[in-house]
Amino acid sequence: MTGKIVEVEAYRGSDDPASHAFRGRTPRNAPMFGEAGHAYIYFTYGNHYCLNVTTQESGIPGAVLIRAIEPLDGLSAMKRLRPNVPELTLTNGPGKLTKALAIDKTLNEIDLTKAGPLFITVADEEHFKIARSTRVGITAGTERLWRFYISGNRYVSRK
DNA sequence: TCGAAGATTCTA
DNA sequence: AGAATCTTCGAA
Repeated sequence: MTGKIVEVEAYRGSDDPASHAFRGRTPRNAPMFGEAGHAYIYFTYGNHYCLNVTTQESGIPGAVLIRAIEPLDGLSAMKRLRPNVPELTLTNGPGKLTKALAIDKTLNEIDLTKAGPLFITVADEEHFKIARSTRVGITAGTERLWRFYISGNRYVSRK
C-alpha cells in the first residue's frame, strides 16, 4: 500500500498548548522527544490511532501529524481494511488513514526514513500549491496556522 | 486510585 | 447535534 501525504499539522513542545508535549515528557509522548524521522503513534477517543513523524533533534519535542493521504497503490487492501466506505473518504482523516493502512502501536517509534513495514520517501518532483489554516480538533493554540495541505486535493480532510 | 478530557469518527 | 469508547494524565 502506498499513498501521498496531502495534509499535515505541526506540533511542538512547551510553547504549543495544543501539543501532547506541552506539559513535558510522559510515557505516551516520549517519542516526540526522540530523534527526528521516527513514528509517534497514539491511541485516542477509544477508537483511533494517529500517526506522527518526529521532527526535532533528540531531546527537543516536535512532531508532524499526518492528517490525510491520497491512495496511490494497494487500493483494494485499503478498502478491505475500511469496508463500505466511498473511495474519497477512505484516508481523509488521521484516524481513517491509520485504519486503512493497518497502522497501530506496534509501529510506534520505528524509523520512518529507512525501508521497513512503514516508511516515507520523497517522490518525483511535483508542483502544487500548499495552503495553510488553523489546526483541527484542538481547544488551545487555535490561532496558529500550523495545518498545511495541498490546495485543491480531493483527499484533504476538510474544505 | 479516580475522574476528566481527548490532535476522532460515525450515526441520527 | 450527540454518542461511542478507552487510554492517558494529573490531582487527590
